[in-house]
Formats: sequence, structure tokens, C-alpha cells
Amino acid sequence: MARKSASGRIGIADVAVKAGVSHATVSRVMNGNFTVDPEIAARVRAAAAELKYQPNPVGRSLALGKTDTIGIVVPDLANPTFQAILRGLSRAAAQDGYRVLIADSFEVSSEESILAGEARRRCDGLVLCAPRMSDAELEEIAPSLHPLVLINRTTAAPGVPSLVVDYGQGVQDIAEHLVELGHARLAFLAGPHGSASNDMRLKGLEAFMAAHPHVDVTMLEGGSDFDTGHEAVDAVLASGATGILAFNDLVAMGLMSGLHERGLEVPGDISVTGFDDIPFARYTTPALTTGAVPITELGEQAWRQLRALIRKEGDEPPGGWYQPRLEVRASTGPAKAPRTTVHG
Amino acid sequence: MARKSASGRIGIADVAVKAGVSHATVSRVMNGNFTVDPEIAARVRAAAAELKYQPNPVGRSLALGKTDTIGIVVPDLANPTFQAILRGLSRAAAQDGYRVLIADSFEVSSEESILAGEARRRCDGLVLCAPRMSDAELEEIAPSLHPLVLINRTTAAPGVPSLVVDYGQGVQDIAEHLVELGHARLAFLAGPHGSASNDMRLKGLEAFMAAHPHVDVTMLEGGSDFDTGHEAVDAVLASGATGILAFNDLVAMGLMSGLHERGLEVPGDISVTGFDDIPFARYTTPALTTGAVPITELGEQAWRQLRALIRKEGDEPPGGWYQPRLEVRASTGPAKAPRTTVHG
DNA sequence: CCGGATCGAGAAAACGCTTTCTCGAGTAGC
DNA sequence: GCTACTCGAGAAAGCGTTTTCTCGATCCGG
Repeated sequence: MARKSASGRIGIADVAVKAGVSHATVSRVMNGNFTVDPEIAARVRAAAAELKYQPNPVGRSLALGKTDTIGIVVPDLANPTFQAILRGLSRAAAQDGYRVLIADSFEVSSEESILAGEARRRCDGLVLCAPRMSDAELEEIAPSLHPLVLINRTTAAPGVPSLVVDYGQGVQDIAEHLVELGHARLAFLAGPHGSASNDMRLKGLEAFMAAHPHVDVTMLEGGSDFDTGHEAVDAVLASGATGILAFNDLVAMGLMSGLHERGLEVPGDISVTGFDDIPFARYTTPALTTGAVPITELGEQAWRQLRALIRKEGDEPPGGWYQPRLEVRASTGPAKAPRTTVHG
Repeated sequence: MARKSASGRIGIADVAVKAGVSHATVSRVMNGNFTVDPEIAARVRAAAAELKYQPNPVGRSLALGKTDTIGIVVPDLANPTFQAILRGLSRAAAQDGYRVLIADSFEVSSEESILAGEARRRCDGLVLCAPRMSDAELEEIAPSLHPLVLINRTTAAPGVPSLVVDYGQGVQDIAEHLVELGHARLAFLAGPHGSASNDMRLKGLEAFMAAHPHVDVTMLEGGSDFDTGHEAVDAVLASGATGILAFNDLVAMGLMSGLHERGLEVPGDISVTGFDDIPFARYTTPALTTGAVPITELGEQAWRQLRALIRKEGDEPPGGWYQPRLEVRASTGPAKAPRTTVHG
């Protein structure tokens, strides 16, 4: 516990002494309570200014029962998608005087739940970003995490808004685009196992395949980063596909880089598409055709939802559903004459 | 104030009642204090488990005078360099049970100082990332921010470790590389005004120019993002330079993209270099020659420094100086026959 | 068998703040 | 001129912990 007094930092008590009033009065002045004599208020303000007094947020939080902080749990801070969400969230929250505490689970889904709980306890609310945990686990802990907003994940637990991108429709749009360009053999470079957004893409592809029985779609194992794409070159070539749907832009970039090393032309030999439309997608060579998701906006929306929950406002429509927009750039083009399997 | 009791959440008091002991004993048990009867301890633990009790971090922070949180202030969260630092910092801090609070100043240097102070008060320490504020201002507020670690910036204020990348040497290495390839006309696409790391690059170039009076170096206005590079195409071409040192990888990527649109070959017509070696640099086409900085490691080191300060250990050597490593990739090549000014 | 040392746990103070409660002083009303 | 009411500010409680203080009980040696 406590040294005799003053932990070095100056507190409300020091101001009170200097101004010759009580703590209570100082607090009242600092919080703009007008039931205090203007002359005294001025004296207090002067004392506070002179001592450069700034209220201790921890004491404040304890008394007020709020921290003016929200938490965000992401599976991988290295992923530009989550960075963008974080950015949007942070900016939006900052405008309302809230700060963001980050918790990176490093894709360890077993830790996620504890991490979320711990983060939540320090904050007034939580954003759970594409959690990898099971539906059952999510549903179980959701109530204890309230106010809670989910991104790219839904739950049966009540009162939890979800912001989700319709990846299923997105991949269908991309696949359609490739088919229109004459590609008859497609390949999908899948994302991480257990990723809900990957499942949505898979479902979308199933729908696509049902609607286009004549199109051949190969499923390939994958991941979510450059290296995944780069290492997938052999598998992609072996598939004989001429139109490749990469899990996201990162994978697509890795793949394009790998194809380039093999001397293959994009889109001359093979068309490549990404997903997300991260800022870099516009500047690859060739510029990447992708499913554009307003990622930063997603973060902003997450804050709005969370804010409504924190303030117990009911007026914010709960959750939201984002449609990716097909962004056609230079990495896709007409299919060549049907290729046979080529060994790289 | 306060409602009668229990704000919904269960507290130490509830556990105490259920276990039939005092708050104090519960606290002792939770904190592994062994001066408590094992039988009672078990009872407390059982009660705690049954109620799913988790200590309130705010109350804990107030009593302990620590928050187990550190803050980081960055000028722009959209910048991959700062993202990487954040990632390294977050990961390293997490391993020691600390969380990271982020504060994005959005390049508004006037806000930086207040932002830093506010963030600091909520945390046990602060990392100030390439602050844009003036030397005087930095030196003035530094003491009130202690424990404080600076990245890419130094200050005369005592007790403030600095982790700085030797951008000056880095650009010199890159410039040398270009000269060795036969380039006699270089151009530097500068970074943001007021950025200390830009100043360091400028100093490095001055040294280079002094050592290479026969090499022509044009200074061009710039910034730190894609668009800066993209928009600089005209200026670059007008300069007649064949070797371009972009402020960082982002600018280089934007520039390459712009050159590509103009039908110019990199490195055939013009060699382009970046700085930082962000993950994307390896995957551009052509892959980007750049000055590689161990950015994530910088974040980790920042935590080590900060931790030493927080724990009041003296054994951590204060600060550090990072040498960029020239990473030669495909975006640089032999100079063509000297070009005359070309209009794009 | 008794006194001093030991030990374990409850009571209470402290962390720094906000807010209710309380009470004295000033003011208006009759 | 005295009561009733208002207003402003100090006292104190409370937020949820940790930790010192205190004290009864146990234990040991003399």
C-alpha cells in the first residue's frame, strides 16, 4: 500500500491545499460543476495550472466505473486487414475521447478467450476481430464480454452486433469475372483453417460451382500471408488453372511474385485475383484485381456500434453486412488458349 | 456515490462472504501469499472458481500504483514502419504480461505532446515513436513522461533511451550502390517535413555529396506514402536522374507504379530504391532494392529498454543505434547511357 | 506451567478520485 | 424579527483492491 503521501506525482489533495479548499471542491471545479463560487473556482484553476495538476485516470476510473478505453483482440497484428480495422477503430474512438488497447492472439485460438476476458476487464468494451475460437466457446464467453462487437464472425449470443463482410458473394463476383474473361479452370488458394472468413469464401465457391457446373475449380491449401502465395506456385501450376482466386491480397502478391520468378506473365499466362484491396493492391505490377472491402470503415463502424452499446443507446442499427466491390485492375485478363498441365 | 453494492460484476467481497473469510484473506490467496492456512486457501480458491471471480484491474492498479500497460504514440498508424514497431513492441510486452495502449497523432504535431501526456498517465511507461514535435518541446515534456523510450529521435533530457536507425549511413550505402552501378545523376524523394529520420537522410546525402562531387544529386519534395511516389513521376523524370532514392519503400512502390504506367522500365530505364524493407518490398515487381531495417526488432528492443526503466534496472545498455543493411534486389541495375531530360 | 515469540487472519488504512450527505450561512417571506 | 428555504462547500463514503496493523491463539523453551 501507500507511502506516507504523494507518490511523487501531485494529486488532487495538493491542489486543494494550495487553493485552500477541500478535495471535493477541486473535483467539482475540474469537472465543470457550476455550483461553485466563481472566485473560488478561479483560485482552484490557478492552483491546478500552477501545479500542472492532471487528474489520475486510474482513480477516476475507479470512482466512475469507466476507463474511457476499449479493447481489440486480433488474431495477427501483422495482417494488413487487421491493421486497417485497428486504424479505423482507433481513429473513430479517439474522436470520442476513447483510447484503444490492443491484444494480439498470434493466431493461438486457445489463448483468445482468456486474452479477451483480460482485455475486457481493463476496458469499457471490446471488439473481437475474426476470432478463431469455436462457435460454442464464443457463445459461452460472449455475455461476460458485453459490451462486445464482433467483426467477421457472428454468434447466437444476444446483444452482440456483428460486422461482417460478405466474402461468399465476393468470391462469386470474382469467379464470375474470371469466367467472363474466358477462364474455364479456376483455383482457389484457401486461407487459414478455422478462419470464419475462409469458410464464407468456401461456401460462396460452392454456390458458384453449383451455378457453373462446366467450370473446373480446384481447391488448394493455403494460408494468409505472402509466403503462402509464394510457395503455392507449384500447386497452382499443377492445377492447370488459368484463373487464380487467392485468399487475400497478400497471398496474391506472393503468388504473383512467384509466378514472375518462373517467367510467367500475369495476366498473360495466368490471371490472379486477391481480396481486401489493401492499399498495396493498387501498386503491384500488374495492379491487382481484387474484392474491395472498406476495411477502415469497418473499424469505424465497429466503434459506432460499441459506443451505442456503452451508452446503452438503442438507436444504432445492430450489426452490418458489407458487400465487397469487384475492383478490376490489370492482374486479370482474357484466358489464353486452354493450357495443359505445365511443370514449373 | 455508488449504488448500494455490486455493480453487477462480482468482487472480492462476494468471494470473501462465500468463503466465510475477510477481503484481506481472499486477496492474500489470490496473490499467492503463503501465510494463509492451506485449508482456508483451498476454500477461497473454490469460492473464487465457483463465482468465476477475476480481480478488477482498476482497483488493483490503484492499490499497486501500476497498470501493467504501456503506451505508444505514433505519428501515423497507417505507416507500415510504425505498424511493425507496434507489433514488435506489443509482442515483447505481452510476454511480460503488459498490454499496449495506442495513440495515433495523425501527424498533428501540436497534439502530440498532450496526447503523450494523457497516454502516459494511463500507463506505466511510454514509447514515443518518431515524434514530430520540436526538440525544445520534447526536452521539456520528457521528464514528465518518464519512463520514456524514444524511437528515431534523441533528446538532451536525461534518462531517456533512444533507439535510432542510422538513416544517414543507410542512404549513403544506397547512393554508393547506385554509383557503383554507373549512375551519375541521382535524385532523392524526400520525406515529411519535420521528420527527424528525413533530416538524418538529408545529412547522410550531404556527406555523400561531399565525398562524390562528380555525382549530381537532385532533391525533390515528397512525403511518406504511395501517392507521394506516384505523383512524383513528373518531377523525377524532369530531374534527368537515373537512380532514385525514395524516402521509403512506400514512396518507392508508388513511384515504380507511376513509372510503369508511363511505360518506363525499372531498372532498365531508371533504378529505384526504397528504405525500411517492409515485408512487401520483397514482393514488388521488380523486387525492391532497399535499406533493410530490423523494424520489428526495434519494437522489441523498445520494450526491453522500457522494462528496464520500469523495473529500475540499470543493466540494460541505454539506447541503441541500428545500421540499415543494403538489400540489393531487382529494382536497381546498371545505368543506361546518360539520359537527357525527358518529358513524360 | 507460564511468558515471549510465532503465526494466521480480521480490521482498517491507503491508493486518488467523484458524489452524496450534511450543515452553516445567507436570503427571502410574512 | 424570526422562520423557512436556498445555496455553496466541507466531511465522508464509496469505487475494488493491497498491505500494514493489530490481536487472539498457538507453540516452544525455561
